[in-house]
Amino acid sequence: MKKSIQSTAELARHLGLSRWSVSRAINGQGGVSAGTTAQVRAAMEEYGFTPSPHGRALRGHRTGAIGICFRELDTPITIQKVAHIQRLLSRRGFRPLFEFTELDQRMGTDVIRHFISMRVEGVLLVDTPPGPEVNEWQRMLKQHGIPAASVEPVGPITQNSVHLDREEAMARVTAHLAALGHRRFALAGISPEYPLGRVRHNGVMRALAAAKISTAPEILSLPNVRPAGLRYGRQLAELLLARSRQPTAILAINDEVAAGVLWRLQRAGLNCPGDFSLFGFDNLALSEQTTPALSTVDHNVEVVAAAAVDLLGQLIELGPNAKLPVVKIEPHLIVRESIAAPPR
Amino acid sequence: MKKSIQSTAELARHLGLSRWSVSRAINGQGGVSAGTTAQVRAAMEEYGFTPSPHGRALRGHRTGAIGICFRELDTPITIQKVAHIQRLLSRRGFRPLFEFTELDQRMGTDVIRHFISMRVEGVLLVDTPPGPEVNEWQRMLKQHGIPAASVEPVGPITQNSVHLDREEAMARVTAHLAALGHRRFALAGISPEYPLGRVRHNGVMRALAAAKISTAPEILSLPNVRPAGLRYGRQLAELLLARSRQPTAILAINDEVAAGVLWRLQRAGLNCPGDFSLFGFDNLALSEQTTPALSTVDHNVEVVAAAAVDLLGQLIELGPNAKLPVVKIEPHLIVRESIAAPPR
DNA sequence: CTGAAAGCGCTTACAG
DNA sequence: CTGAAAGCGCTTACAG
Repeated sequence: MKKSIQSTAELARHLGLSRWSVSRAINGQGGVSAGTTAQVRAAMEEYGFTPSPHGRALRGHRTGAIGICFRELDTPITIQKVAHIQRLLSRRGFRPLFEFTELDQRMGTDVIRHFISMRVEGVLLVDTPPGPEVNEWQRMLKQHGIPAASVEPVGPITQNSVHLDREEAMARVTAHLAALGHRRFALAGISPEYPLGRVRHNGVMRALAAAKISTAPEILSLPNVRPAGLRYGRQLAELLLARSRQPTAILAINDEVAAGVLWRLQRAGLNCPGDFSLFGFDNLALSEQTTPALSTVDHNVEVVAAAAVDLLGQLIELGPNAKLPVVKIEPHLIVRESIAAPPR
Repeated sequence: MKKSIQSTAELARHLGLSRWSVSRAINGQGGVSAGTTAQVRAAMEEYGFTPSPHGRALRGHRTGAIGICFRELDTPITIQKVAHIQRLLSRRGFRPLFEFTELDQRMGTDVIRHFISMRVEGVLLVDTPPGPEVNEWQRMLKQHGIPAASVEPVGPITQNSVHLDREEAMARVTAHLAALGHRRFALAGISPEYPLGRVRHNGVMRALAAAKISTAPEILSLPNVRPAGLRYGRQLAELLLARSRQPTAILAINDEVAAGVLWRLQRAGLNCPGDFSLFGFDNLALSEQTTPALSTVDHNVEVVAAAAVDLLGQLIELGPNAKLPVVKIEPHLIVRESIAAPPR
């Protein structure tokens, strides 16, 4: 079995070089002959040797680590973000250091401290919470010279941030349906009381105004129930069935709720899209698998992730005091079978 | 603004102590007065100071890091595992270092190298791949004195491993239905051709033999299609509808496939559980939200995660050469509305 | 281009 | 109980 190599010193001894030449070859900073560099690189590959991140970090060299802080890993979209960010960072030679705060403010502060002590080169706050703790985190990071970017912040963040343009998404959905002739809209679970709901509601109102539709959309929601899941959709559909006059276009907070609405209304004998048109949100696998297939809004997660990694890259170059404008990502409408002109 | 403290030396200066006393107080190894220890602890809390992991690691002290290697983050179950493992490890004072291999063998080897260079104290291989690369990973880790445990390995692993007892789960499901009088079974997407499918198939066969049922279960599957999703379930249901004689009990590979089967058969006018009984697997949120609510098998993820963290803890104490027996976790049957006696 | 020193933050010996 | 040295693996100055 091949002897394993554990340090630059061992590698140098093995190659008959000085430790310093080896270090220079690894870091490619010049001051060493091309032949030596090639020899060192080859040996690293052969023995699977990577210089100790601890040694490098201590000496003040860049650690190559990026702290990624998530609130929760509870939606497929967040998970897709993780996957893309991981891939994009490693392509740039960074190592992601994932941590989860589980909505706990104190855990969040611990996570930031850990990032600082690990000397990460930058931090990505994904699904950044809306509360004031974020300001404290940013202050801590800035004090240590570590740049941070927000991805999909829930609260209002005015710089160094990337998010899907939800307002635009809803405006487009609404405009699409208005152009088909729809005049009576219902919002299933999209309530202006939640921060992200407000943004989406604004988009609907903007498009209705532009289409000169004065009938306000009907807002369906249940107090004190988390607006998620098939069952929630079914419950909202029941609210709708109790109405004397039905809306012809239903915009759901997400695909699962949309599927629940669909299921319940179909059971009541209504036809989609004959009697009503339906839009989901998120473009989950589920949306493609209902009958009729759901129209929905894709998050463009790949683009969001790329923009976030890009933004952080710029901040790392510019330093922790840089302030870059908010990046809004274009939503992508997916029109499937659940959409048609309203019934006459 | 309070001055921030960055090293044990600064902390010592600030408290008028020697750096060494501070280090001893932090590590609680004795050789320092209780008063000094308390004073140091209080100051750490006040300034939010944590000693540099890089410094500790370099000096040979334990790093407190545990490498967690995942294949993919594609199922809710895997994600629940991540969450529980993270919580349990931090409760023990460890820091999880998450990495994803994305089914790529070379990426996997890189991940293991990274763990080694980070001097993790142990490694958890979650959803361990079935291929030979795992042996290589284990060899690399052992060579560096790092213990590793497998969680839910897909291939056969005979030691230091924790997994749900899938065979037992299917045996219980089958026995439950047999006791209700069912004699004709169908397996939706559970095929003995896949490693985990074989294990589950064995469980069914064992229970059928015990119930003296000689009619072999009908295996529904589609070649070259990944057995997942509502649509797959609907397609399997169509195979079933084409049969002249229908089974009365359907066991699905997971809840999504079960929901697809349910949807399609209901559409064809069949009644669940009047005409057929249906079992899912995974206990996803979805299973509770169909009508009728699906019976299913819960993974006991919390217990799996606890057993895994426990096993790794033991291995860390015993050293990397220890061999502990495989831990099988009891499945938990969730019986809901989709189960009844077969039609007469 | 190459060699040797200094020092990052820490802990583990070893003296007192 | 406390002090001071040595050294983990590395890179960045500084000499040659």
